[in-house]
Amino acid sequence: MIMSEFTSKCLIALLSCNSKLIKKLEQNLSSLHGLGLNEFFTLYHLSQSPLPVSRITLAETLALTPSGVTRLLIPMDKLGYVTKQKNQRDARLSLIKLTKAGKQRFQESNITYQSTVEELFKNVSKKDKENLLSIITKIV
Amino acid sequence: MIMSEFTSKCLIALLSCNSKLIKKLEQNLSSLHGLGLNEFFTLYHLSQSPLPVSRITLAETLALTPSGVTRLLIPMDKLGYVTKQKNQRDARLSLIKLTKAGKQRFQESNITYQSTVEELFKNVSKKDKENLLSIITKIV
DNA sequence: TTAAAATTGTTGACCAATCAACTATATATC
DNA sequence: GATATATAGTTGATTGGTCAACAATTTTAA
Repeated sequence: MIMSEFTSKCLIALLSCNSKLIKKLEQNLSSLHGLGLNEFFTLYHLSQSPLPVSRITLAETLALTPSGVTRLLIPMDKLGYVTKQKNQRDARLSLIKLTKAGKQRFQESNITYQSTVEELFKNVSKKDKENLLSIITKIV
Repeated sequence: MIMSEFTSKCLIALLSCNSKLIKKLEQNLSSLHGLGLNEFFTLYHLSQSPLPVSRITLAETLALTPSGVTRLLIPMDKLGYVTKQKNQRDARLSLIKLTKAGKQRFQESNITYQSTVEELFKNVSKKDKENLLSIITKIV
């Protein structure tokens, strides 16, 4: 097998693995908590950030466009999980913060998330995970 | 760090890596050949299959729903890259085959694909790729 | 054999995200 | 200080896909 075929095989394996991961996570989070994957990750990242987060930052974190973030946040705002907050220094910024209800929602759904992730990686050793992380960082 | 946090870190790294890969491939294939990623992979898989392929099979290969495949193929059919073909044994089947134009289109775009993949994996050694493949197969 | 269940594929309605164009604000340059 | 450029965020139109319901056909089982 020539090299590029092998590389392509890796890539396709990665893509296929990924869609399995996404589908499983989405299924569990959606059925048990009514959350989309990006909705959950919004809660996740906001809960890990000590300060309110700008939409641009969140867009980068979630690998979405700013416009995607605007639309993602509309229902989350309506349901009262996040609030906007203006910045005095820079009036363009619309910072996002978890509400109490949002934190609660995160804590509930995080249990499902963590156990799903453990289940998905149950056959992967600690050493393998370390290797995986190191290899992934080498991919541009 | 507790274990599940580390596993979650792996997962998030995987997801983020994946969207970078997809975006780069999509960008190159689209700008140079006007092909979406799944359009390209359709050409790719069909070109590797000696026999015409059913829509269900293609759906599994591409990690799409059958309905997604139906819609994906509409423009590809209009542009003359693929043709339908009925199966005598099973009249439900609508088998898909590359046309000559489709093969041509694949060969052109495959050059871009292969070089993009090599570029993306340029920092990843053969050994790393083998490891990566083996780890990925352990993920459920 | 015939009725029930399963499989293949399409369609209408919808959803999540993109892109391009835009507004508002901030920063850099002259 | 005025003007040009860059940045943050939103909106309308569009895309690429899902889901649920369906028709057509095949397979299974009574």
